[in-house]
Amino acid sequence: MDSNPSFSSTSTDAQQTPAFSPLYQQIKGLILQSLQSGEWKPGEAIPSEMDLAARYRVSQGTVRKAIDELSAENLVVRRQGKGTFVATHAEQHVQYRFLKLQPDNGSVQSEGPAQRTIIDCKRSRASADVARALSLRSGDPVLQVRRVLSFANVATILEDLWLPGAPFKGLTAERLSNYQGAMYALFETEFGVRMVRAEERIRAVNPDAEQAQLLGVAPQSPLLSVERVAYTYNDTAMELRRGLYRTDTHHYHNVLS
Amino acid sequence: MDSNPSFSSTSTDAQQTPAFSPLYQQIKGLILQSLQSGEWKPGEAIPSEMDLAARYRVSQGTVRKAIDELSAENLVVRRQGKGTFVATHAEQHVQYRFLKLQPDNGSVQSEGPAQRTIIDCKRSRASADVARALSLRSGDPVLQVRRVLSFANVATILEDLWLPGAPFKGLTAERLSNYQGAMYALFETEFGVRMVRAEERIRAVNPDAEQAQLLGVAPQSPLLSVERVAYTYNDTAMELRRGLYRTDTHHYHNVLS
DNA sequence: CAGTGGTCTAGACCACACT
DNA sequence: GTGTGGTCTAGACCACTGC
Repeated sequence: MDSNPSFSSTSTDAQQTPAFSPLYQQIKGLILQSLQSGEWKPGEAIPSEMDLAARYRVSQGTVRKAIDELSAENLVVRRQGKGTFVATHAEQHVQYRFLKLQPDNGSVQSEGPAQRTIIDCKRSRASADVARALSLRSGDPVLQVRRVLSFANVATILEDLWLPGAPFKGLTAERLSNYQGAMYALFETEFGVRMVRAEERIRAVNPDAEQAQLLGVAPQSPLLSVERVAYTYNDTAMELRRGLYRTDTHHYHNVLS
Repeated sequence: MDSNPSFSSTSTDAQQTPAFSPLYQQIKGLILQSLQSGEWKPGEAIPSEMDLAARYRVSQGTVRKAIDELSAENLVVRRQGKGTFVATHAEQHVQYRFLKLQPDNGSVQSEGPAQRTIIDCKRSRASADVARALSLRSGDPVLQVRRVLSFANVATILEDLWLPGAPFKGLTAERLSNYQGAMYALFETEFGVRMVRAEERIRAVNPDAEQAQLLGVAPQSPLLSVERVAYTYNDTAMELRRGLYRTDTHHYHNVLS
């Protein structure tokens, strides 16, 4: 092919995307759309690089670069010889993908799975700060959950969650309790909501009386306050989570680079 | 070229590296060696992709993939039209690359630079835990620094640092005080030590009397304890830093993906 | 203008997984 | 063996920087 139209802004079949950008970015956007729309579900394989190249009328190398970026963002997982798969929270080895609390001694594995106890699960109305975090309006319906995570029978994490009411219609304490595995896996399979990215703000605080009682610590114990906002595709906030972590036997682990 | 030797384990000029690995990984290793040895200094440009391709007798694309990874690890910075540069801490816009504490309201910029106060700077001997963190032996000489960082004239961070004695011979409180800019920039320019990666363990604690006094807080105030180990190339630990952060007006910000 | 990184293509071959 | 992702090459052209 000697007349190569390449990546002018009106070149190939592959530009529904508005602004000018490299071809592989446009392809990335198209793949992203298919991920959002649910054309390929979490855990499933997406079409092979050759297939996608044919579909978008570009070379395999261009598709490859698009998928490289999606893979770097953990939206997709490549497996040599098998294919490329939509990332999911429902896998053993990525179980607590967003939980950075680790035991001081021993690995996450040796500690075994957490025991989950649902304390409360009710529908309510978004307060001003919850609404802001979730891009809702004050008073919009939200689902509110409180639970405790224990390791080796020691209550270690107390979490309050707020979920927008609409996408999580039908979520009950019972369904939460019955579900084995990470909460985000349930969100995927039952509600089609896939958490893709999150931000955390961490502070040191003292618990109030109720919080202290639930965690079994003295009221003046210093605890880690971890406020997380989790996002789906499009950077749409889909969960606000306020956690209180005991850090006498665990620590929040972070890697900087 | 139809007889392409490609990446067998004894193929091109580019395999001093022992084990089998893709060619671009071998190239990456060679570039890494040159970075370590100081052949190219922080802030300087490394040779162009074409030059490196010629030097290692591989194609430009292979060098490109090697540099892509180094760039993703923040060891090197690409600038279109200009070249590829060795990453450095001595730049305005990457000033506090490893400091994740942010003001609750307003940006890091609007807050202005931190005021630094050296409280103490002395030579001492590594205790058992310091030695373990820095891969030294107990009793080995270390340099110990204590300082306070203030924002808007409010003492916010109290830091204790331990540095291995040998690489930092000649570091004094005076040189620390006189230096404008990030501490890691001084380490680079004065001692040739380039911090490349770090790990942090975060806990909630109460300060002791002296710590509380230095930060101007009550003794029972909850504070963030941030223990950082910073590494040079080769994953060699070169600094242990224990920070106490006030989180009444700031928070530790982390992005998960 | 020349030099740099950035994008795109086409084709070859390697490593791995399944059947 | 067939099909997948992974590596490597060679050559073309684009976009940015600075002389």
